[in-house]
Amino acid sequence: MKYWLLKTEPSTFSIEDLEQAPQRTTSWDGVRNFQARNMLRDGMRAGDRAFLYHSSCKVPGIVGIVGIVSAGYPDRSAFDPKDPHFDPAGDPRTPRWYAVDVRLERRTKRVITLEDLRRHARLALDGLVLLRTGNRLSVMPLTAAHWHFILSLE
DNA sequence: GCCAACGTTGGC
DNA sequence: GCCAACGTTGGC
Repeated sequence: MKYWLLKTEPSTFSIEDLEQAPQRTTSWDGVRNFQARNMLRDGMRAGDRAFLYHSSCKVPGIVGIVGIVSAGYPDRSAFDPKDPHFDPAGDPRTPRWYAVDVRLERRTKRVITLEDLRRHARLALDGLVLLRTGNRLSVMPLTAAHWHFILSLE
C-alpha cells in the first residue's frame, strides 16, 4: 500500500463537496501535469491512501484522508470540449491524461496546516515533497514514515 | 495583488 | 537540444 497527497483548491473542489458526493466518492480528474499524471496512471492502486490538502485558501493544509478506490484510467474530461480541462491535442486512442477514483475516509480531527508541517521540515518531515520550495505538484507521494508522523500531529 | 518558482511551448 | 517567452501555481 502506498501513501499520497492530493491538492485541491477548495474554491474549485473542497472536502465539503466530497462529503456531499454520492458514496463520498469522486473521480479525481483534471490533472494536467505529466509528473502527476504518471503517478495517477502508474503509481496508484486501489487500497492506497492519501491526504486531502486545501491550497490557495486562507489556511492551507491537510483536511482529510481519502482512500484510492480505483487505479488510474483515462480522464474523459480531456476529450470534452466544454470541460475547462479540455485538451485539444487529445486523442482517445492514445489517452494522455488519467484520473483515479477516491472516497472520503474521514476528515482529520483538525486542519494540519502548512505551518504545522513546516515546523518539522528539518527533522521528521525532511524530504517531504510538499515542503520543497516552489513545489507545484498536485499529486505527490509520501513515505510511510511521513504519513504516520503527520497523523501524529492530529 | 504580488512575485518566486516552475512547466510548457516554440523558434532556431 | 537550447533557451527565451509565456502561463500557471500557490503562499503571502
